[in-house]
Amino acid sequence: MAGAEADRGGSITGVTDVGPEVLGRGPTRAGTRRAELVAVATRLFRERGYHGVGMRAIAEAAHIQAASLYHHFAGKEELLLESIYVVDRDLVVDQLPLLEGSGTRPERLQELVEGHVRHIGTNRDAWWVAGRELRALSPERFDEVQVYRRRYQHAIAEFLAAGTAAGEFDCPDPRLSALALLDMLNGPNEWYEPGGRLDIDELAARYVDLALRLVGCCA
Amino acid sequence: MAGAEADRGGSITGVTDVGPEVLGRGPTRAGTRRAELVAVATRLFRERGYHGVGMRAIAEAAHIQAASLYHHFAGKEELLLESIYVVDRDLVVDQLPLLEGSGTRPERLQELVEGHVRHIGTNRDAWWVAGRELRALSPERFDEVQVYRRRYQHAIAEFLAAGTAAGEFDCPDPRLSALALLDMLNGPNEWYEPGGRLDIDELAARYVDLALRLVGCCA
DNA sequence: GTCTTGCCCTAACGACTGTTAGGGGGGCAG
DNA sequence: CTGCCCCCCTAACAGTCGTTAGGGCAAGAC
Repeated sequence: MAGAEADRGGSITGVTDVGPEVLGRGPTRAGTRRAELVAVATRLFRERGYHGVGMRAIAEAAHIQAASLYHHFAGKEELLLESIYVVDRDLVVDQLPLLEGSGTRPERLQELVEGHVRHIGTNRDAWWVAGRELRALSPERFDEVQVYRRRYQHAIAEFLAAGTAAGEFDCPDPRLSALALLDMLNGPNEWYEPGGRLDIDELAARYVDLALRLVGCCA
Repeated sequence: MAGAEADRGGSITGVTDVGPEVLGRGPTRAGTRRAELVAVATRLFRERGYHGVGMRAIAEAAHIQAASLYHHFAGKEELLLESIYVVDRDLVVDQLPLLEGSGTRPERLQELVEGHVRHIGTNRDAWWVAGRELRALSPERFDEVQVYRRRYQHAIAEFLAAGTAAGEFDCPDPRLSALALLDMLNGPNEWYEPGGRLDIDELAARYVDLALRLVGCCA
């Protein structure tokens, strides 16, 4: 907090670790600063949990004061919602259409699994927060996000059911298979770290294999 | 497992009211009250998260004052550790030996999966807390628990590797298969609720099937 | 009787919580 | 120059956090 004094004298507008490329120059496009702050908050939420991080901690990580956050967000919960939303929206918007695409069902499932695993790999903080801090949202916000989640899950269940009827899969209980598949796919969210034994593409490839086994596709 | 709960005279899991009827009576066996308080805390941790629950809230749910908790526990973290410990200890103590038992490897895996799923079903609060609030522990406590977790995971990985070498399984990457299997098995922890579409025994049976598929056992 | 043990109480500590009120300064448009 | 907008500031609000100090009441041991 001695840093607050120092900042005042010199570089109010200038030097932060946050988005250096954007901040140095003149007025940025509206929403940029907001996105930077969300990224900072997301990282902290991941490290310490929503209730474990205070507004002052978020502000400090962004090199501003806590009160300044309220010029960008209505409150703490808005930061959380913004952290979570990207993940669930991307799943429904980018991933789900893959199931309706061309190719055999195993091929389409392969694309879904690859995209899913890669999305986890490139949005680790947000995924972690989305997976564990949902309950911290108010009931209305909670339901709002839950709608996306259920849609994704149900679409996969129906996809597996259709594939089973067509003889491409073997899922006696498609709803349960969808749950098990999703739980498996979301697993790397807990333990994957870049620079580990497998890079994200290898991981995605192996998960495609595991997923196909799970749904009874012996191709 | 259910037997272990029954002979404790109280409600280890779930049942809410640890109430006046216990207070009025004579002295209970040492450690009993402690276990009751842990159960209350575990349930609240599950509902609102570790940082989302205060000592006063735990105390209120147990119909005592916050300060009274400190006659049973050194601090809040001790309550969390106690909530988590049961799960990880049971896994290593009760589940792991199943892999060394008699029978073919697929049979042994079946026993492990059944036991795992059923343990989740009968200790839902503790599992939820153990899965999500680990990071709230101090580093030393965290490592202490993590040792159990890694031992379980590594034992399964080696079991899958041995089974693959013996031609009973087909796991080209046993370590990854173990992770994926565990993530799938832990999934019900997030969504299983008693009284749902499947009871716990049906769920365990279906997960045995899914697990065998995952490890490439076509038996 | 006294002493101990187990369980609980009231009251308070300092630190921290999310949030608000109100002010200021820099960059750009006119 | 003035006026506007964006971003940030200091200071403070009321409330909650985990924790501690110190005392009381009932039951069993001696």
